[in-house]
Amino acid sequence: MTETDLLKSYDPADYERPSVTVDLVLLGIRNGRPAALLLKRGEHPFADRWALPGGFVGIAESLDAAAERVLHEKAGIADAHLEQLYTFGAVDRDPRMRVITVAWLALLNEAAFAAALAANSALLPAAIDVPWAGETGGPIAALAPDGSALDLAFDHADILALAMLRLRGKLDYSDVGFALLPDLFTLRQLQDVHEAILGATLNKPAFRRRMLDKGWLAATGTREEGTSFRPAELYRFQRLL
Amino acid sequence: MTETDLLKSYDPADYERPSVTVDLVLLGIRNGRPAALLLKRGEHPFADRWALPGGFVGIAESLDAAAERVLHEKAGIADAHLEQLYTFGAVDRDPRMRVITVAWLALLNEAAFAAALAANSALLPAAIDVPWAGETGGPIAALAPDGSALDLAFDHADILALAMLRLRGKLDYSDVGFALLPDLFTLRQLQDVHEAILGATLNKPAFRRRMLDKGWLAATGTREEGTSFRPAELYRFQRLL
DNA sequence: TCAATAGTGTCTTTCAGACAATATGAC
DNA sequence: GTCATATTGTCTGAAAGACACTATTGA
Repeated sequence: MTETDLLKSYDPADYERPSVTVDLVLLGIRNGRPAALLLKRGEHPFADRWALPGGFVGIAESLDAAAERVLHEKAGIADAHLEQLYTFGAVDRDPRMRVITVAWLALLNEAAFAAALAANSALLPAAIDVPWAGETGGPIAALAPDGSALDLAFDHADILALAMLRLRGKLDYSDVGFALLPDLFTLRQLQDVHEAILGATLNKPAFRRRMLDKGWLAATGTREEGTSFRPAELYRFQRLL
Repeated sequence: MTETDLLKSYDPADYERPSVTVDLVLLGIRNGRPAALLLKRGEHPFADRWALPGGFVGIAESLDAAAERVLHEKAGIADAHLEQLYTFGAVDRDPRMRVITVAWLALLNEAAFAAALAANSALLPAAIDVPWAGETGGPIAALAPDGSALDLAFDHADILALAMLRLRGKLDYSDVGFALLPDLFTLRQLQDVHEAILGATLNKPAFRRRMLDKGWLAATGTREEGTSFRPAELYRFQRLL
């Protein structure tokens, strides 16, 4: 069979097409732990189960635009660090019909996380318990406010687990950590974010050295306020030239 | 608007659905350089331009299965290291209609690369020129046998560039490098693969130490044959317990 | 024996972890 | 001055780069 024949034999009009959605892991740090925003499903399938916010991709809408739209519609947030995670396409992941979903990681700082909760009261902030150390990978648990584990809809537990794995893996060599912080922050806050994501305590002098050596931090000369002890210097994230 | 209303308003039957394809970066090492297998398009759009082998995802076929099917149909290979890369969904990436493609990286060792070329004479082995150092990222060039740069169809140049970036990034901390080697190999061959992917020469003692310390290598006690000098020991890849 | 590459020893440098000393703002 | 934390200094150990040395095989 020649290549031309092959292409001809794949006339897309002959094919039934899957639906395509985007699902967002809206992640922030809350009480020193990673937390994700979930929505309760009202309908079959998985009625009354918690799920990642998502939506169908429009026929004239790029994947990025769909992710941004969902971010805005479900969380009322105009922009956040958005990063494509993985595409899930098991045939039976949705019992109604064939749905392929492109999963995204959205990183929210504390203010954005709170704003989302305020904008949509249906959102539940679920603490994420990551039982594995390092980058082993494996299942995670999403915890309700009362501490009980939530049984997520669809394959959303897998998506959440992958999000945590990806975030841990990228934290040290990329600048994603700053997406979880406000514009001005102290080195202690930066370290707290890293420790929450990694689920481990870090050595303070080494952390400072490493961060400062990366050239990502611009000292502002101003200091935090409202502490009853020596205030720390405020830094700003600056992308490398 | 409640969540129930939201879900109701997204009845998928109301939506026109995109086509979904998989595209494969069939990558191997050839003449000490990375090389990818391409197919010439026969039809509009991008007629006569070179493209990554791909195909539509069946309505009852998982994404993984579709990638494996394309690997088999286009390259005659039963199995290879297959890894999802990224999903490309720009609205106008295919001028005919809306097509979202899930890009995959398929790593072929020398024998599999040759077998693919033998199985499908339409395949062109294009050398990949990576002009950037380290993990900067950026555009790459696919070179025809005569050394001229190929102007790839669709956004396939972007896919290829992402594949090289991903491979470079994973090479040192994961075991992907072994997918490019035969079952038995010498440390020199392993280093050659790493150097080809990284586009840099590596320090021999340090490389050996690092690789042996990872615990991935099992010495076989046998040695390569046919050299006119001291033959090197053959190793086998063994996954960590 | 020679040629050519395999494989090793060791010095140096770099960088993270550990630990402790010093600095400083609020009170 | 005291408290509590910020910030810095320094020692130590692990690992990479550099370079040269020794080992081994075929011819």
